[in-house]
Amino acid sequence: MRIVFMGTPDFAAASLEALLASPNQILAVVTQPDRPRGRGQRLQPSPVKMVAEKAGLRVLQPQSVREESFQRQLEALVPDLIVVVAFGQKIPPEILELPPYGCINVHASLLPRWRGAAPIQAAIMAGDAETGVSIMYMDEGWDTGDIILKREVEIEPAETGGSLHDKLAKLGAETLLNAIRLLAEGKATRTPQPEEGACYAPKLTGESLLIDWNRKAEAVERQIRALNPYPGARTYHNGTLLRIWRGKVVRGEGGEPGQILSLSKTGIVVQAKDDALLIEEIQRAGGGKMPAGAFLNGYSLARGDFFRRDE
RNA sequence: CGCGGGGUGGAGCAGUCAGGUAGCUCGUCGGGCUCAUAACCCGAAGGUUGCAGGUUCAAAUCCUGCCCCCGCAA
Repeated sequence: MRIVFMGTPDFAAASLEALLASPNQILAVVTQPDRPRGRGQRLQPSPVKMVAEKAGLRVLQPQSVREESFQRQLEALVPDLIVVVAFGQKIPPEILELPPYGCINVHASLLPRWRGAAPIQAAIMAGDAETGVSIMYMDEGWDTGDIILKREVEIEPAETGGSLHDKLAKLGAETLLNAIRLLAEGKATRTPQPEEGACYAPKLTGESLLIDWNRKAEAVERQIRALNPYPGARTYHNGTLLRIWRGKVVRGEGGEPGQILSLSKTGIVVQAKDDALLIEEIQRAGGGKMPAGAFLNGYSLARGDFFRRDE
């Protein structure tokens, strides 16, 4: 198949690499423009762009895929199929209708559950027992297209956002290749998504990163795992931002939510709504991640202090 | 030049503003106490204070340049 690939972050790069190793022909790669990002606001290419350039592929970086000039470039490539993975822009109908085999998408959840921007973290936070990837035909909605293939994976007790991301990126890439094979053979099926069970995973922004100690300890623990290794669950102690990387639920001792119950080499025990959380790995602004015991050697934290949602 | 924090014995930090050869918590090693211990007591080892240069009688502390790490933001 003659394919145009559209995608931006690491998750998409995994699919691109798989396609490169397949018999398909990649006509061009479309990715978001280099943006100032990271510390220092230096211009950075997207992970997909780096893979594409290494492979010597043609890279297109339109400001918006709605631009007419871009759409003409696409037409000129005459793709059989467009593959979109975590691209970051909505695809207009003109493009959806352009390739004879359509536009297909890799999404990191079992649709219709967790449509939207952060399905991987949402599945962990919600305590789902399993999640997976879905390959679908794109339509004009947000992750609402007809499904071609789905594959499931179990969410393990110690699963983090990072470990699940990696698993799903790999599984997504494999499943994508299978779907393309089916399409090429004319054997691909098309199953509309049921509306029942549909839900959205919102972008991970400020509020959703803050720990609410009024929630149950197990919910807090899942939030911490989901947000590890990026962007990290946060809390405040006397105005200092702390990021919590690892913890586990322990029996509560009846303190107030957010109150420090005890401090030891093992960790910091914080009361949540019902049970408490033993924080095992923590980081403060300016410092690196470290075991709670090491953190306590140099940071002044006392039993009875509070972790709060705000500065 | 987006904003900001930081690099001090093995780990985490204080000391830098008002220059005078380095301190705390932990770890390590030795000894003691104890039925025992991750507990407690006593003692010890271990540092060219990120790198280079400058000012000074004297610099972790002041000045200049460089390297590295991190938080916000995107």
